[in-house]
Amino acid sequence: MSDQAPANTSDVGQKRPVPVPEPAVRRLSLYLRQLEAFHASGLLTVSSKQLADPLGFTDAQVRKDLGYFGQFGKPGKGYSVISMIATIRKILGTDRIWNAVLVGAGNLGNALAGYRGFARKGFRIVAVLDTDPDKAGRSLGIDPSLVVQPMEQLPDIVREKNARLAILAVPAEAAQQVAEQLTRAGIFGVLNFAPVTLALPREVSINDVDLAVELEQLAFHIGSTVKM
Amino acid sequence: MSDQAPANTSDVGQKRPVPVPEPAVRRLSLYLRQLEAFHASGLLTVSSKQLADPLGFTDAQVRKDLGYFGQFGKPGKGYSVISMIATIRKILGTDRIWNAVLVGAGNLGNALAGYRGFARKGFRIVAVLDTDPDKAGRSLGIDPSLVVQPMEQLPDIVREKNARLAILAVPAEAAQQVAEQLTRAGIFGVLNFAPVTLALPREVSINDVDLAVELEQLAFHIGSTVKM
DNA sequence: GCTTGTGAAACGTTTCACAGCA
DNA sequence: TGCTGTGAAACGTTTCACAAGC
Repeated sequence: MSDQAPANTSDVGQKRPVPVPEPAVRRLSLYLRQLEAFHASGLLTVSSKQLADPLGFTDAQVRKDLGYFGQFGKPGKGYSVISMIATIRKILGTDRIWNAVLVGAGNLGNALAGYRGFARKGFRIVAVLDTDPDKAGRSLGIDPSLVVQPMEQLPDIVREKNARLAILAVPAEAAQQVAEQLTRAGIFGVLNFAPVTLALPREVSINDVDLAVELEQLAFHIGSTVKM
Repeated sequence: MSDQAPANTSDVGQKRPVPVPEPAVRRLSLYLRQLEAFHASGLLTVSSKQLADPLGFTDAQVRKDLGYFGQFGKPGKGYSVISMIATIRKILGTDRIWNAVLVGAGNLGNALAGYRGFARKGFRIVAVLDTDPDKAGRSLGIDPSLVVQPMEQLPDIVREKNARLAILAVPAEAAQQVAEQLTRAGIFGVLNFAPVTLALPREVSINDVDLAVELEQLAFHIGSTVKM
């Protein structure tokens, strides 16, 4: 911040690490998903076009995106499905298990605790907590080993289970307060389902999923497409 | 498509309706959410800065975004909270009730059927269906008036209830097939929770929510922020 | 011949900065 | 004085197009 040198010339002569566009990182997840489907169906090699088409992207986009991270393809051939999967997992950091705590044992929290899609991608929900002490002790639908715990346990759980991620499924009113507890407990990424914008230190990544907003966006696009 | 005239000169002399950026439409939903919170706390008027700050945007961004849809503020004063709420609802099309069908009565489907955030924004889930005929007849958690129905009922339900939206919470393998049924039944917007990219006619709007992808994105951002 | 990797051009979005109005 | 509305500049992202490699 107190740096005198112009940011873009400070590494002249170095590898020129072009900043990766955020949308490219998001698409990486989709490339991975598609590659896993290709792998399941026995395909060994794909071209950028084969990867792009089912996702609704262009081949150039795929090549550009991959280009931000290295050179993985063979001209005339394409990309190896298995090694591309391994590479993207490494880039995303999902070549290992991530432990997450879930806060909010309501309607949505219960569903998320049992969502198999998380486990399939290497995310493990290691504890479920709730701000309501009365809910403590209840066991959850799918995994009977998970029992709702009171918030006081949070710091211990995060430390013992080495959790870096949290899933926040509490009512809007409680979200900011709980998010701060998570931050103090050592959580570095929050997947937030509460319809509020969280204010947390910059080192904590936040990903908001507001289900009502998603429907609202559909309403807008239908409204200006179809006459009613 | 067979139009001869250049698209950008076809309305010379008209109002110059500058195309609205997609990100601006998305932010509109967040402005609305924030304005509703301001309204609940009794605030009557806000400046673009007051609206921007809690959302992490800039005041200029707010003014630009609103500018795409008209002129709503008073210089020196700001924007009227109530009339801004009404205006944005009208723009998004949520100044009326939207009926939606939900397909998939599993873990996630059950939670979504009972999610109160939808109703609060004027979205009503009028039916729950499942591809598994054995599930038909079961009643759902929260609202006992909702009973799982077999897929054969879909066309009748959509017509009778005037549903334009669908929430898709079926396994990946079934998603494309079900999405096509929805399209044939007259659905124009799909909120898709299945981890696949749907291929549907252009007139159908699709909004994808892949929960595992959201965690993956957090993993990436933590990986390149915090050393492990 | 087919496909990658990548500069350069085109396009889209955000930020700046200020005239004009209450 | 305080704030909006908006062109113009800056910035970021996608598309184009083609040389190089298998």
